[in-house]
Amino acid sequence: MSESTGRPATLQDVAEAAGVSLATASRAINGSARRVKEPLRLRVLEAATRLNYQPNLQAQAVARGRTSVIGLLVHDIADPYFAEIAAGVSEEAERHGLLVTLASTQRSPEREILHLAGLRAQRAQGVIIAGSRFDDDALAARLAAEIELFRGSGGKVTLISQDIHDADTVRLENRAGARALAVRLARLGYRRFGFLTAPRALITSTERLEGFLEGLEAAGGGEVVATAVAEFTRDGGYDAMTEILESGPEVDCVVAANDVMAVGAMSAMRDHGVRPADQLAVAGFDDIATLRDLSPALTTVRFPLLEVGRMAMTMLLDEAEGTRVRRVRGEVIVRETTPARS
Amino acid sequence: MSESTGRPATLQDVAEAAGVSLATASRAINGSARRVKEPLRLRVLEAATRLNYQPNLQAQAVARGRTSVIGLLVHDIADPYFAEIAAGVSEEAERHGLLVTLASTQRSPEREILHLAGLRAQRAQGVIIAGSRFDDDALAARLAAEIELFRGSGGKVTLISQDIHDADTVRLENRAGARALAVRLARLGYRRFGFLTAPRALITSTERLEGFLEGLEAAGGGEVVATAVAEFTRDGGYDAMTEILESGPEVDCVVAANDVMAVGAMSAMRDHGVRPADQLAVAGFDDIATLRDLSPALTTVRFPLLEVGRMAMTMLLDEAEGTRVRRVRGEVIVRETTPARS
DNA sequence: CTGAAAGCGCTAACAC
DNA sequence: GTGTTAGCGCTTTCAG
Repeated sequence: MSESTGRPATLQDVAEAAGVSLATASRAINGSARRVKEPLRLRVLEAATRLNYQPNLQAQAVARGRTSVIGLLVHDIADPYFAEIAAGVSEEAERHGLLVTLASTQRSPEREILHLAGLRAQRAQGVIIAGSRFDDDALAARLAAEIELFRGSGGKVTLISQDIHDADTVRLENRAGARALAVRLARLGYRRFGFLTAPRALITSTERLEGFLEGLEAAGGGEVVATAVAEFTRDGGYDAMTEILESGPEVDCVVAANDVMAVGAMSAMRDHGVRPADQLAVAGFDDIATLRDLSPALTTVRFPLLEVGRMAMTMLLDEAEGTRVRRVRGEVIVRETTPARS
Repeated sequence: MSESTGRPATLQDVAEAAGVSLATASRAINGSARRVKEPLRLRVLEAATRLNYQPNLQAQAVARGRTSVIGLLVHDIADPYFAEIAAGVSEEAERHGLLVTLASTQRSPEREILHLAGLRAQRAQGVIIAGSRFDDDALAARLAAEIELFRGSGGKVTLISQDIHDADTVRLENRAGARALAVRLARLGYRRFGFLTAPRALITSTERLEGFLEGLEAAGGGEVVATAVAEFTRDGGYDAMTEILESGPEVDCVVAANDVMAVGAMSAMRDHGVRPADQLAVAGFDDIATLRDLSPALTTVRFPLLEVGRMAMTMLLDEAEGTRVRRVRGEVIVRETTPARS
């Protein structure tokens, strides 16, 4: 089938097999500035395939002084929000021949910083940090410092979340989206809202709550009469909803800070004999693809996550000067869980 | 805050700052066989933190001859099936200080092979290939060859799917799970089944169909009166279901080859005025976490995907001789979409 | 226990 | 055009 020496073929092996110098082999295989004459080039290429040669990327990296890996930091890859972003990133990375190193921080800001240092060690060309920033100045300062170090080692950083760091960011307009949702729900006739949020530390959740409050004010009607705080997950949504159902005031619509929480909330409602939509309206944020088939269908504020992932990757690769912020609007999508109130 | 030379600090810099040799610095920082006396060691470590030193992983890799990256190949990271597996893998990788390079093949077996070659170029320590194998001997042979090359370059391979390759594999017992599901559904009183599958090329889907047929036979009642083939995705489920609804024979239960397809199927049913569970039973496979809150709740064959991801990673790290196959059973979970027939 | 020096596989001057 | 050679940043003999 092919030669097998027990160790991967090196460029040296290829050069010898083709009867040329190391340099020529190198030039032939990845076309440097200098060109290699056709016959030689073919001989080298032929030897390379015959030996199943694959360039040692690590060696190339140290010789060239830069790698072709980019890092992707997410809170939790099992969360469809991040999985969709990751799909966009990885798709775009592939188009550019880049490898993506994935790190899931388990929602810990400390780990986020640690992983960023790890990516610096890997001399990643760039890193995309996805997920809500944390409302904690000390933490933010430490991340900022690590970002600075990452840059110092030649890497680029792009954030997907809030533009609170001096770095390119794809900023999701949570506040505006929430505002629009509030206006829309008020217009549908809802007045007494319950709001399920993640702990204040997660800025995304806070932005959504605040935007919602602003929206209600603008609409001149309706108020949030209950707020429940829990994890930014399905279980968190379940718990928060349970709290409101069991000890909160009467509400006619519940808004969760994201779709995943909304789904948990709907389950809690059912477990308490409350039918979503019919007896209590529900809305969320994100428009997670796998949840578009819920029944009753969930009203939500859609963010194009796949596209967001692609955008982040594109910004990362773009060598523009100065830090840019690319705003992504949320689109309110009214579905069955928020029927017009008679 | 700290020195800044405009380029990342090298071990050489650290050594000089600490007034020791390169070798000593190296030994102090990652404790080689030889130990360094405490005072020196501390001086080096202090210098390292002061300079914000991060070892150049690429350089270490070429010097040591091995990297600390492992590759993860999935069909589509946006699919919750793979996202959950990825979460398990990444969690376990982190525990071992390994970096994971993620590649999404977009369900293309060709790309799977290409990416595997890429991971060989990266000299990944190992690779986990997740996702159904393809029913195509030529393709399988090419993958096998590439696996062999990957091994030849010192890497380990673990598959998550069918054990058709000579490599460690976490094998999902699709057939047995499907059999059990069939028996259970027959016992619930269902007789005329529709089955939604992915194209035959995807072995997982085929195994589930065949197992289901076997189960019906064993149960001595019921038959699959309609089979519809479509993509192994939500949209595929929608399309396949539509086909059966519009031109298929009457069925009393529809089984989809996975939960994601089942969800699409339920949407198709609703769009045709058919209420899932009440008018037509539905079941799937996998027990995707985000879909556990569907209403009516979906009957499914549960596979512990997070755990499967962890297992694959553990096998990859385990230096046992010979190739091992770890079987993972599916557990039938009857929920609301398959009520007992009166 | 510490230092000097020879690689690891590759790229990029620098010569011819 | 092609070959020689000096690094890239690190590990690991081999001396002392």
